[in-house]
Amino acid sequence: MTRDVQPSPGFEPDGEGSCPIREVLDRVGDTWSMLVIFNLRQGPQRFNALRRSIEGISQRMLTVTLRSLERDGLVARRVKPVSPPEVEYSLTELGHSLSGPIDALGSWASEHRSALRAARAAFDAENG
Amino acid sequence: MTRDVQPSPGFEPDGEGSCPIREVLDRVGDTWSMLVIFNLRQGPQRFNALRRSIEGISQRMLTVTLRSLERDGLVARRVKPVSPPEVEYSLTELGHSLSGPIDALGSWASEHRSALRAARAAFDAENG
DNA sequence: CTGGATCCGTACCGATACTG
DNA sequence: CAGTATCGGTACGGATCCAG
Repeated sequence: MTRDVQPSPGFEPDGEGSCPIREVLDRVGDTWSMLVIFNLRQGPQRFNALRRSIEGISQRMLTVTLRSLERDGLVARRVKPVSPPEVEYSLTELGHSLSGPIDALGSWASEHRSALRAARAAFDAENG
Repeated sequence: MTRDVQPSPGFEPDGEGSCPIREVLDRVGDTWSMLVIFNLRQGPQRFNALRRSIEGISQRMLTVTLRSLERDGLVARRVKPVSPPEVEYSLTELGHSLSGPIDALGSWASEHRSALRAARAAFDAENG
């Protein structure tokens, strides 16, 4: 890591060669993961319900994202052996524990979205 | 958005057609933005110091990321008119306000990284 | 030292067609 | 309904060279 300053909590290499922030972002820092977790907070949902809840997500990306979250133990997949097939996705305990931090991010976004837009508009006005 | 359930705070469309979570992720959801903000919490830093602090970031991506953060009003850029040139980056107030949520994410990552890895290992063992 | 500009491979991601 | 498979455009991001 080669740092000479004291890192903040959550940034330590932790003897694994990669800081936790980096690791969590590699997991859920993509476009859809956090949105899926956010939607599943309300309770278990089926594939297409989830698809409709998340504006703009494609079938493929929902599948890929769910697999990734399942792989990391954040989301559980339960298949009901009926016809037509019914698959229910829900947050695991680990997944629920992550919804706190995501909430914090969401709240921040709600509070500061206008400030963000203003800053961006000002910057774009000054420059090209 | 076409939802029939009550959304959680921070997920409302807010009359803008895009939920805040989505918007904040579009801004800082990339590989490097949060890491840069995280590093700047310690205080203002110069370009190459920052570069050394963030393992694996290329010169180009640091430049691009800093520009993006500056554009959104999260990071301030201050040039000292000396030779050789000295450029100092620091968090704006808005940037500092975001470090809270990022901390939450970092703390979560620190606490649960082993659980994540275990889950992933278990999943990979069962499957491919 | 602090970048901008360019080249270029790669990985992401949407669209489409197909399966159980 | 809940996926899988494949194709192809796009944008991310590293390497390199150049400039103030």
